[in-house]
Amino acid sequence: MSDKQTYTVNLPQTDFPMRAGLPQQEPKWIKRWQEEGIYNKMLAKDAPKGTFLLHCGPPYANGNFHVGHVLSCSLKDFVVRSKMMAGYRTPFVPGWDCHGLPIEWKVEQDLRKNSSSKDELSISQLRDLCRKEAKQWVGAQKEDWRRIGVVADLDKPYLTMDKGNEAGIVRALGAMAASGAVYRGVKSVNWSTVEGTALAEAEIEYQDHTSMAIYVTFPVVGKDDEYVVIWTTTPWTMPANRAVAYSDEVEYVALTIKADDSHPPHINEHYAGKRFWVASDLVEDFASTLKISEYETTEPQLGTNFADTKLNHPFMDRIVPMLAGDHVTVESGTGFVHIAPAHGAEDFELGKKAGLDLVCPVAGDGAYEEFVDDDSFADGLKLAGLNIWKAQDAILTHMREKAVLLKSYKYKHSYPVSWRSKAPLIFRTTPQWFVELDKSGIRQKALQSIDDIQKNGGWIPETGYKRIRGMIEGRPDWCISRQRVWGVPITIFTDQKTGEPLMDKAAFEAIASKVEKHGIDAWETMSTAELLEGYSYAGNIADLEKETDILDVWFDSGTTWLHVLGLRDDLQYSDRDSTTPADLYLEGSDQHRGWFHTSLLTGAAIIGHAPYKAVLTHGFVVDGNGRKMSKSVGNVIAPEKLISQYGMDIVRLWIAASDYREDVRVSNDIIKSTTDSYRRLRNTFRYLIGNLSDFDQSKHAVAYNDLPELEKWVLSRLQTEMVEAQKSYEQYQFNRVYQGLHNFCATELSNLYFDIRKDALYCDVKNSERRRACQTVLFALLQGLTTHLAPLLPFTTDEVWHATHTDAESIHLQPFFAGDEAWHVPALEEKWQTIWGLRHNINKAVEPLREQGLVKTNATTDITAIVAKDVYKVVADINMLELLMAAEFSMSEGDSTEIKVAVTNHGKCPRCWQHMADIGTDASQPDLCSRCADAEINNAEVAA
RNA sequence: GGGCCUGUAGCUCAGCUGGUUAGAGCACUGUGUUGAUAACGCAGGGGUCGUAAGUUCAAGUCUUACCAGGCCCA
Repeated sequence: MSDKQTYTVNLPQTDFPMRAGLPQQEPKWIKRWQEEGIYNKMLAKDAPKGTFLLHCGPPYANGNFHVGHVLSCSLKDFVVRSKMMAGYRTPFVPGWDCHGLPIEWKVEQDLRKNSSSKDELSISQLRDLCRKEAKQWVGAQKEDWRRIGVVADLDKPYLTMDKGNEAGIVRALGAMAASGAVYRGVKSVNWSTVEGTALAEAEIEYQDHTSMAIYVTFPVVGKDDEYVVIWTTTPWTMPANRAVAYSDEVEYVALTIKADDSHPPHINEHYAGKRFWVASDLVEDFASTLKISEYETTEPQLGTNFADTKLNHPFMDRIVPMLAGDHVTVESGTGFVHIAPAHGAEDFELGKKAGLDLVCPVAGDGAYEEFVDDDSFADGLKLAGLNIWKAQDAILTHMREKAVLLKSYKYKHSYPVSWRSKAPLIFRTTPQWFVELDKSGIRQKALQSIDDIQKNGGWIPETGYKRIRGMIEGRPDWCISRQRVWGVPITIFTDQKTGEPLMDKAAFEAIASKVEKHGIDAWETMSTAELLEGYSYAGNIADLEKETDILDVWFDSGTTWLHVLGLRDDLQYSDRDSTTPADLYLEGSDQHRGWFHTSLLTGAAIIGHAPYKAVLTHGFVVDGNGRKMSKSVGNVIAPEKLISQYGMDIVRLWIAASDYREDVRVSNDIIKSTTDSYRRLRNTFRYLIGNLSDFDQSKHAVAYNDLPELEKWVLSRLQTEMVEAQKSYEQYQFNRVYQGLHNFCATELSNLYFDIRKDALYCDVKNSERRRACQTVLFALLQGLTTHLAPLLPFTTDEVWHATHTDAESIHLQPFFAGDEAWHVPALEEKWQTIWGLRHNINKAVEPLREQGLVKTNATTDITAIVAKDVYKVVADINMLELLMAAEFSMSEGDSTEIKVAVTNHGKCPRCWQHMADIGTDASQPDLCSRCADAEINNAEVAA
């Protein structure tokens, strides 16, 4: 049997487990917070600094949670919790984006699987299915949010498909319309023939695609056997050709092909002896692609010479002009560009300027319109009703037969596809509703707002400023039309007599009040008169026709500042500056093009500036090698796996430790090392809790002035770290909070203070001043560390808090522990730097004896030091023996530092394990050193 | 292809307006403890700052090019 039990040492006592068991324990805390109503309690608290409103962007209600969501969500929680603890009221309402193509598409896919079709359903039936689909995902994602431990109004999130929000979206549209910015125009838009709708830029992806590239000859009007050659990768656009563009700055040559055996037969047969115009710089490329070697060229001439040239369409009954085009280059092709205004943005602009026919010969489903055949030669080429992709072969064959096709070949390039169906997109000019940006002043106001935010340092990180500014500067008008079902209708009536759209704000209000009651279906189910009830239309109401397009979903989310922040009663606070709806938007940096962007446009249009004061962005989660995660590469890390394996606090600590402004790496190794760091923090807490088991702050605390200098040093360091941590929270630099506090725990507390004070804590008389002084500091450390880590580690810190504050409110309702400004003494910290430096040098001097096996620790060493003057000055009054935990220590002043170490002759006190000179001083305790003898007697008296 | 951004020890991060031998923590190695024990102490090894040029008395810190990666756009 050992001697341990026979001494009255004060060993740490705690049930706080070393191993956290986070995956099992965390759900219990979540439940507890829910039951306690932490979120509402938080809102009810005094908020000396007023309200801080982080407006949560709505994730799309479709698909599973991924690590990116966890990153975003955790960062938001860091902000909310740290702002709350800093003294703000922090309402935080999450929301979901519910309308839109992805959900509608999913529903259609499901219908198809059940071999039914959307055509069999009414609009409202289809919407009901969409609603159900969205609701299901909202439910699932809500639970994911909860598991992360966010403090948020998860019981009442906002959904863009709630009637109130739908009405709010209608009102937002009304406000935009009233400002004159909404117009109906014809424009070339990215169109999906599969989904039958125009797509937003955000809905487009690029993929490798193999097209047919063709060289087509256009006969020059009035010249025999002279042709202009174009190159295109979209043969199906040939029927829409209305012009050929050249560049004023490019030089062209006419190339005459000679018959030659080395040439492909069709060249010799159909094209030899004819003259073909191509750009000088592209002649070689042209010849080699056509596999012709024998040809001659004329002197080059500038494109300007083609100004008045007219061409015959290669196979349609149509004469087309040649036009100068700025976008014509000699990078590829022939230096001439085939212009189909119906199928290209630049073509459209050029065609519009030249007064060409802009009508689109392709219907929404990708079939050629009836009128296409009007212009056809009817040489057997019938296109009407044919799908453009399927018609390509027929067009190629036709051109080959007419000898206007020099060459066709497969061409692989990057091509836009729909993000949902992955089907290739086409450009199509069609009537759409737009938000006009320039005459309306929206762009200018948005740019002004961007600059104003920049002046206040509101773009975090600062690079966001350049990024969004460039985007707003360069973007075209906003196409808000979608030819779909699942979304808020564009509630605009057009008077059939006058052709005038009804843009009166009061009309929108009348409609919105119906939508508020009945939802968006009201637009279809109610009559015009019913919808406009309460509004008096100046014209004849019978002439009004309903728009059938719906709004781009980005309009829904881009106006949440209005229909969420503006309309929810529980988000109205008188202590906020009401001119700007939100203090902060926080999302991934991709949202510069998305939510930040559209919110800015609607804000500029409706209130004249951005709806946020600051925008915080984070990078993307990539794998351990910095590569993006993708299913095909197989490097995707599922959050639920991390959470169930390591626990959410580990995941949160990983995020806290990362510099989220850049891409954030994650891998098993990274999470494992996070676990190690977590352990250091957890054991620091465990040490604190264990050694405070007999400490009652109200009874035992020692006044600051009575504390030993070592304790004062720790308090100063703590104060410094707390101030730093709060500063870092203010700047949203969570990794600095983590680094600072973790470092503090590891180096100054664990390595130094805890190790040194173990002796006093365990072996001093229980109620001795030195021991109570230490506990006073430990208690301050506990308060400081838990509160300052609470935003990052809500589960662990609450566990600690409950282990030590049985009757107090949750830590999540506490302010940051303030400590005392007077604790912060820079001179003291500087002084102790020197002391610790000397200690380190002495330890190094002990090392050779340890290597020789003469001593194991400092406990068996007698140390004699000659200390250099400047250092001696500082350490003269310090009890170095205590700090070194050695047997004997003496020092004297010298010119340079010199340390001598000897093995001590003192015996070992079996109670405190120190080697002491005064063992047996107390005759009643012959084995013990005098301190321990005293402690044994005193502790026994107290116990009795 | 264009715009914005990133690249410091095995990992996560510091390195202010360019200025002595580039700093932490974790991990690692050696070692000690067994009264923080699947914890803790002590000591130590390890980067020339993505690569290459350039500006400068002086560059991780400025310029250019290239390489790798990310976001956005075409």
